[in-house]
Formats: sequence, structure tokens, C-alpha cells
Amino acid sequence: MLNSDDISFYLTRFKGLSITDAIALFKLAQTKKLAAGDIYIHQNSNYQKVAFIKKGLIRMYQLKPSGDEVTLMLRWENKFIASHDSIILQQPSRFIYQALEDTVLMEIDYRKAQPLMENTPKLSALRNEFLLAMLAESMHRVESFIMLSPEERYLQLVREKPDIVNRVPDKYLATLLGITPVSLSRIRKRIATPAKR
Amino acid sequence: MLNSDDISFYLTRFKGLSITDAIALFKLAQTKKLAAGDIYIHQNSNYQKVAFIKKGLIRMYQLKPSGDEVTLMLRWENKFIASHDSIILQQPSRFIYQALEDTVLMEIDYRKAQPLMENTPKLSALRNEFLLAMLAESMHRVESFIMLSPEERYLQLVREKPDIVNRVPDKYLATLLGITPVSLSRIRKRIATPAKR
DNA sequence: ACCAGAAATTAACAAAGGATAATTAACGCT
DNA sequence: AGCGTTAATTATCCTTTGTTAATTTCTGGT
Repeated sequence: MLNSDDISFYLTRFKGLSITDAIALFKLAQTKKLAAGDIYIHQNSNYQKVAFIKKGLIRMYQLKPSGDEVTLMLRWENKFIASHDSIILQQPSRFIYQALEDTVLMEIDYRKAQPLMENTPKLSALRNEFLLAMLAESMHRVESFIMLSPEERYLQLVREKPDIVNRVPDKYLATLLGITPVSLSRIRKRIATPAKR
Repeated sequence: MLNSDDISFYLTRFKGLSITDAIALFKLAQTKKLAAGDIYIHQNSNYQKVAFIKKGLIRMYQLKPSGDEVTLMLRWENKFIASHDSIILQQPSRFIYQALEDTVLMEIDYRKAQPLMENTPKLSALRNEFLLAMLAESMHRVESFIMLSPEERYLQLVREKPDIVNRVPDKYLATLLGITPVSLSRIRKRIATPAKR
């Protein structure tokens, strides 16, 4: 279930983690594969697992009362993903998590991982770092919504995540930016025509 | 510096914290008072303290290139506050933190608190809880920007934080919602005139 | 390579917000 | 209580986005 390639893979990613701590954690983990288009976490489910994305891309979306989809978040390789509603708010997931590409995950049951993390200072510190990184990311988005126009937000996204922009259909990027696909199309046109008086 | 009133005050707030852990933490803490209007953290400073707000209200704001202020966050009693740039991103603060009311803080030097938290499982868990709460709050805001119109965001704010709405001038609420004060005024008028055909 | 379905673009119109400025209301200070 | 400052509202005009629908382009699967 666990080979030396895996171990070195994770050790390079989680710096400061001792081999024994890593092995204890890996004993709880298992691999899950998703094909492009597969649903990873269904709406209203209570999914108590935390996953590390080895490869691929997952979008978290929601259905508006009107019926159309709104993408709230994208996560890709080397990032963690979990049902926020289930793990943080302890409620059934309002969101749907779908793989946009063939995806490979390393999953851990959160209820099993938690006591291990509590009792391992290194793991506590590591979890803390990841939470801080996620918090910084989320606050950065709030800042963008407040400080930038939709057009500026799109330019920022292209600048900061050019690879992701190319891997995800525009209609998902649009709602992620808080605008409609039609509006994003117009923005792209404006940008492509720089000298227009 | 530390009396039994203080201790019981914090013990009721930080559930599960033992008295010995609490005292260890309090030894590092000190009280700071701010008058309404005072600047708590200046722009470009590197403020390595984390504060618990006992009383009062603080806004975090930024200056746009155009020169006008944009409020990004409000924090009030029983919440923690710190310079995000300094603590999380380890960079000088782009933001200014200002007390909008007479405010009383309990401050701790983050660099002193960190080793204590790392070595005290209860404190680690507590820190983790606060981080999760902040993360949930921040993601809730992102969700609002994506899912709701400015008018709906204002209504949500009034519904979820009626007390805060009444304590803060509209011009700060407006930029917090990502709109201009003029636009908020129009929204308020629309709401006040329900049956308008 | 083709073809069907999906995505992206374009168009036309309505609705809302941004900018600026003037006016009115509210507030804080002595 | 009065006065000066600040906040909030209102008005006007302009820009942008939302909505709906039609059209074009792209894409994946056979």
C-alpha cells in the first residue's frame, strides 16, 4: 500500500516531518482515483475525509435557486481538499466537489487523523501551517473582491494562476470571479483590444 | 497584573483550557487601551502581537491608489485581531488597524506565545479551533461575494450582524461590502420602499 | 474526419453600480 | 445650545454587468 516512492514524495512536500510521523500518517491513508467529470463529494453528504491531491483538479460548486451552477473554488495538485461544511461546520455539504480532470487523491479519515495530529507536535504544527495558508488564500480573495473590478480580478487570476486558467473552462472561471460567463467574454474582448479610443 | 476576575473571564471563553495553561498564557499578556479613532497598527509596520478584544471595535483598512480608504474587515469584542501581513505573510502591514470605539485589548507577543502553544496540546487545539473559525468566516465572505448581489449582501449583513451595523458608519460598511457609500445609500432607499411598481 | 453537444461569443436591452458634485442630515466638541 | 465638520442622501450622467437568445467556435468520442 505504501512504497518508498510515495514516502519520499511526501517527505519533500511536508518539510520537517519525521519519517516515523509520516509513516504513522500514511498507515491511515488510501489512494482514490477519479475520472474527469466524476463527482467526488455529493451534495448533502457528510464526508469526513481530508484528501491531498497528487494529480488533477477539483472544482467545488453549488446550485443557485435559479438552477445554474456557481463555482466557488478550485483545488489542484499538492493542495488539500475536504468538505468544508462537513469538516469545519459539521453540517451536510451544500457543495458538490467534482473532478475536472483525471485525479488521484490520498485520503485520510479526519476522525482518525485528528487524535494523531493532536498528539504529535510536528503534525500539529504542520496542520497549523496549512490552515494559515488556506486562511491567507481566502483573505486574499476577499481583498480582491473589495479592491478590484471584475476585469482586474480576471487579470489578477491570469497573472497569478496562468496554468489553472488554461486548464479550466471560462464558464467556471467566470462564476469563480463573481461574474457571468457572458461578462467574462466581454472582458476578454476588451483586454484583447488594447488601443481602442 | 492578573486578577481572578480576569481568569474566570477567559476560562469561560476558552473552554477546555486548564487553569495552569491559562496562567502560563496570561503571564505573557498585557492590557492595551485605545480611544475611539486611535490607530492600533500602522501601515508598513511589523507588529508581531496577537490581541484578544475585550471591548470595543477595530476596523482594518487600506488606501487605494486613488487615495480613498477601503475597509476590509471589522473585529469586535471576544474576537482576536492581529496584523495578517506581519503574522501570516511575514511582511510589513499593507493595512491600517484603527479603533472605531474606545477599545480594550489583551495582547500577546506572537513569538513568545508560539513555543508555548506548540508544547501545550490544549493550546494547540485551541489555536486550531480559532483558525478554523476564522477560515469559515473568510470563506463565508467569499461565498457572499460570489452568490449574492450587493443588495443581498447588505441584507445578509444586517441579518447576521445587526449590532455591528448599528455601531459602524455606513461608509465603512459600504466598502466592506465591495460597493461605494453612494450605492449603499441607494440600496437602503430601495429596501425602505418595498412596494414600488 | 465527422458530428453532436457543449462552450464561447455576440447582440440587444434592462438594471445596477461608479463618479462627481450639490444638498441635507447628523454628529462631536467646547 | 450652537457651530463646524463629517456623514448620508440625492441628482445626473456614464460605464459596466445581468439577462436572454441567437450564432459561431470548439471539443470529445466514435
